[in-house]
Parts: sequence; C-alpha cells; structure tokens
Amino acid sequence: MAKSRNTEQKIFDAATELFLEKGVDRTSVREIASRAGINLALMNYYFRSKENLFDAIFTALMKKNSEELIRILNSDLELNEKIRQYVHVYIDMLSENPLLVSFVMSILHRSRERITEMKAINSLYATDQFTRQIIEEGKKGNIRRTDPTHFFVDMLSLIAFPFAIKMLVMDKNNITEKEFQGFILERKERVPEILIDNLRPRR
Amino acid sequence: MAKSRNTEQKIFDAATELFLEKGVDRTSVREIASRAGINLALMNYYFRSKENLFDAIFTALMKKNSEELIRILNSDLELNEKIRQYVHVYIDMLSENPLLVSFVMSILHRSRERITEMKAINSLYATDQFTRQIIEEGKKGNIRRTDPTHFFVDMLSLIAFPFAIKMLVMDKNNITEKEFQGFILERKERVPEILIDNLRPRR
DNA sequence: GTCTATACGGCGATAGAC
DNA sequence: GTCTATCGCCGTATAGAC
Repeated sequence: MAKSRNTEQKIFDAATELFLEKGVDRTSVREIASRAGINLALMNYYFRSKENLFDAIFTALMKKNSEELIRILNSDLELNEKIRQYVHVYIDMLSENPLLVSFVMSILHRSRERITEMKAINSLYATDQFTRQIIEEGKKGNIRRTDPTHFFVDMLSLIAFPFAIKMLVMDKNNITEKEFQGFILERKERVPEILIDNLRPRR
Repeated sequence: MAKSRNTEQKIFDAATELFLEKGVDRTSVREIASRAGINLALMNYYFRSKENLFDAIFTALMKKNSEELIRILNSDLELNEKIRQYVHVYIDMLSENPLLVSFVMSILHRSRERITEMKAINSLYATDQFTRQIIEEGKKGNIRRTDPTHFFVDMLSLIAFPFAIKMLVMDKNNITEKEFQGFILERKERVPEILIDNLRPRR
C-alpha cells in the first residue's frame, strides 16, 4: 500500500514534468516510465491510459493554482484593489510556472468540443461576483460603464499572453531569461494601471 | 507537370486543414494522404517528411498573413491611426482564420530552443520602425513616455489572446459562434481605445 | 509521376504469468 | 503490484510496376 502510493506518485510527478516541458503529444509513455524508474505496464495499471493520466495532472494543476485567484475574484475588496491583487497573484503564479500558459492553451486547442466538461478549466473563469461588481460600480458612476466580459478578457489577455510568447519576446529584444523575469515584474504594475485607467469615468 | 503541381497542392491543402484543426502532432500522415485522396507514398515523394511539410505550410501561412501587418507597422502613418489600422487588420485576419492563434502558439511551445531560426516567425514581430516612432512621440510630448516593448506586447495580447480562449469565452458566457464573432467585432473599436488611452499624456 | 507493396523501429495499450 | 511479451497503429523509407 505504501509502495503503491509511492509508485503512483512517481509516475504522476515524472509525467507532470514532461508534459509541461515538451507538451503532452510529444511525451511518450515509455519516457514517463523511464523517468519514473518503473515499468511501462505500471503506467497502465495506475492510470488506465495516457489520456487519463493527463486528466489527473491537469485537474490537479488547475486546482492548485486557481484557488487563490477565485478567492480574490469573489472577495468583497474594493474594485481597483481587487484588480491589483488579482493581477499580482496571477502574474506571480505564472512566473513560478512559466510553462503553464502554453500548456493550458494547447489543451484548449486539443479538445475544442468538450471544454465545459472539463471542470478543472472552469476554475479559470469564475466571474459571477466580479461581473456584478463591475455593473454595480458602473451604475453608481464610480467607473465608466463597461462590458464585464470584455473587461475580464482584457485582463486575462494582458496577464497571460506575454508568457505564451515569452520566447518570441526574448529573441526579438535580445534579452535573457532573467531579464524577461524583470520585464514580467514590471507588468505587475503596468497591467493594473492600464485596466484601471480604462475604467476611469470620462468628462 | 500540371498534374504534379495539382497533387502537391492537394497534399498541402489537406495537411493545412488538418494541422489547423487538430494540431500537427495529432495529425497522422496517413490521414493527410486519405483526405488528399492520394497514396501515402506520394506524401514522401513531394515532401520528404511530415516535418518538412509542416515547415512549408507554416512559412506560407505566415507570409500570407503577415505582409499587410508589417506594411502598416512600417508605414509613416500618424501613431494613433497606425494603431487603429493595425488592430483592425489583425483582428480581421484572425477572424478569418480563427485557428491560427492556437496553431502559432503550439509552434512556439513545440520548439522553444530555435525560434529565431524560423524566419517565418520573425514576421510576427518586426517592430523597429514602430519602436522608434513611439520613442520619438514620447520625446515630443505628444504621448506619455512609455516602453515600446511593453506597448507592443500589450497590443498583441489584447488582439490575439481572445482567439486563443475562444471556446472558454463562448462556454462561459453561453454564446454561439456567431455571437462570438460579434464580440470580436466590438474589440476592433475597444482595443485601440484602450491602447491610445494609455498613451495619453497625464496632467 | 503515380501507384502497390512491404518493412523498420517507436508508439499506446493490454493479456497473462509471477 | 510488478513484470514480459505482444498487438495494431504510427512516421518514414524504399523497391519496383505502370
């Protein structure tokens, strides 16, 4: 029993590393077994298939990383402060897992039919309370009336997309990994500024 | 000779469709041959390998879609007008090829080491003239001084990322394909507004 | 140029022995 | 639980008929 948990975990960990590094499709189950130091057949004993293993990993990654973001979004923080915290925490999270974005996006492309079915991915987009807050603030005249869907998409775009084109940005601006980290750090201030600016009521 | 061009083109077209739909790794060469209505061996006669075929397709897609964008970026249009045109043309282009974004991003994830070597991808990020223009306008005081790299990344993010999360947006807001088209259409006005707003000089 | 036929090693998955 | 052995499919390659 102790040993089985251990084996399962070793497979899980090895697969997580490889999926994030090389993508799911370019990782073979033999490679996973090899890195985990176990036999190929054990792969299928613990997780029925590669696809199943992937689902388990994806669900765990989403759960682990989305809980704090959801908490912030559903909190009763004042709007501008909520935006600042959300952007900060999200960018910090992606900085620590820079491969997460392209991983998630490849998933979105992989299975275009059954996205709602993947409950894990719902956690990325739980905006009911946030939507209400934006509409209400608009009615009060505290902010410019704006479309909450657009606003949330703007926010996600400015946060996540730079990680997806990380290598392009590094190559084209001739900067190192460390300098890219600095670039991303600057965005923790810049992105909330853009978003809040855009909400400011007009003359 | 006439027939050969035709066969080569049929392979090319079938592969393009499948690569965009399902991704390169999940498309088998037998499937390409089948959709093209030709024999598997012809695949290898015209393009030496699947990777070779992919390179040809990717280069053609980039060339076809990036020329007008580069032309706009390097034109001597006034800055705000240049931003508006760039966003309009880019969003129109992606609307016509909604799978292009996730395709390109999967490529960026596929081969993280040697992106600069893929000349095709350079066309996505040719900003020398644009960068100079932003710096110069900043010096003149026409716009707030801003970092051109951040600004270009902001612009790309707001344009492209919504297409990458298209299915998520549709599912979560419970809208149809057609309504998503409308949502994207609204962004052709919204995105330039955000960007230009952010450039406006402060008090 | 186009096709049939066939072969190679690697893949995901599994049956069955221990 | 863990292993060996095997299956059918994959990308790639080639030999040879028309």
